[in-house]
Amino acid sequence: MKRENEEKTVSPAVVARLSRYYRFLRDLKERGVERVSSAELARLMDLTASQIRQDFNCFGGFGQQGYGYNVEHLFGELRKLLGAEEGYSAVIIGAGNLGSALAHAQTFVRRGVAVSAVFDVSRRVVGSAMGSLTVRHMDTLADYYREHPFQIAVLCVPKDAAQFCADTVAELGVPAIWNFTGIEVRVPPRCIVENVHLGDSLLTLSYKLRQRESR
Amino acid sequence: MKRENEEKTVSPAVVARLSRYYRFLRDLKERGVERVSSAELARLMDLTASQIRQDFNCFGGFGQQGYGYNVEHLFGELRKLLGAEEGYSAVIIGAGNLGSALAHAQTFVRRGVAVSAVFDVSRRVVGSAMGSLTVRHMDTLADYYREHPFQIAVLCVPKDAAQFCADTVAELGVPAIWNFTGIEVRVPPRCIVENVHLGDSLLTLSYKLRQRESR
DNA sequence: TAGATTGTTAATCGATTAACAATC
DNA sequence: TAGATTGTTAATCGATTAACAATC
Repeated sequence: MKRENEEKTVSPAVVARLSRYYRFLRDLKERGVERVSSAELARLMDLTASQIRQDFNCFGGFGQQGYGYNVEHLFGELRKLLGAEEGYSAVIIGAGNLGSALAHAQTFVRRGVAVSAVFDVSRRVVGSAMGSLTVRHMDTLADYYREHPFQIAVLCVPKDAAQFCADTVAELGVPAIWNFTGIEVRVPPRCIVENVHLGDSLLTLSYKLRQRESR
Repeated sequence: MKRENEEKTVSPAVVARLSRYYRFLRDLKERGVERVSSAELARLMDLTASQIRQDFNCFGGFGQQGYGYNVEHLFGELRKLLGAEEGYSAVIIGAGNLGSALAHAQTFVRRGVAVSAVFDVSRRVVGSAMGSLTVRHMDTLADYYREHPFQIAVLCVPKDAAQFCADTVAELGVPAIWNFTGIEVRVPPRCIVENVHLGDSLLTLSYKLRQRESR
């Protein structure tokens, strides 16, 4: 462990791999594995050992020469690094099928994010239960935010409401949007957006399928 | 348009951008825009004009000097290229919240993929309606596949059933898996897997949020 | 100590950008 | 024809891999 105050910015390529490392390390930990070498992890994750060491060293190095990486320690460091210990809070906007699926999923809890509320505009769903939460009306979002500030707005609304919701949320000062709407919302740079474009993913699969066939 | 028989393999970086181009072109088309230059598209998509031209030229070039790209034509070419005209068929495996959300979504239809069936193992849901489909028992999957071969198995089962389902599907000869299970299933190389790791996406957002805060 | 494996620097590879000739 | 904008080659940049000295 050489540098601890690693404020040099980490390359996007590395950032994109971080969550995957987290997932594999969690797995190893759950399976009771105590230590892992970059070579073993590389085999497991289909990467090169060199890349793994290079990646971890962006953060000062989590390993020990001649030993490798302690799974529990490395996992803990990744967890901190990724913000899973920050106790972030999220609300789901749009209580349709997808919003409902997300509200019920373990996705959040396992990563230290608490879903504190669900919002919608439809009279049909406002007031109804979704898991342990009651769906609130969108009009009460601003008040809610002031009383219970949250960090992540999960956008699960129809396309035509997406930009409006993003504007609303960004104006309140919510720092991050997890965007499932399938369109790319425009927000001021202080608001971070992470897109999940399911359609893009499906089409990429379709492309690969077609390539495979035409050979 | 220089080369038409472009069998040189396209770089992964380009492939990853293709669906996004498709989305923006569809948008332009729906808004009635007739032509677009690489410079305009670059501004719209936050890329460089150079990159866009480079990307399209992997496939032989879709534009015309002095004019730019005809939106309708470019969209059509992308559509073909991405396989949206192939009439692929998919089944959803796992009729929980996420499977149900996907079954109801327009995601498939808009990309030329038809969802032909939904499968589950739970007696509670088998036989019930999901949209216009009736949930079938997993035991009938093999028979179904033989009668109505499909190209894409959408895995929406719990983690502990994921590898088993992947094995089943791969053994049948299904050429592609769209994997929402959050674990990385092992399948023979003839089976293409496209992963949607929602948890990874959330955690990446969490990371960025934390970085933003500590500045 | 010797063996193992990291941290780190240097070399290679691939992807992006810049530049400009071709051409509509 | 002149102006615009592509297609394409060359230059730059960034990311990955290889190699090895540091060190547990």
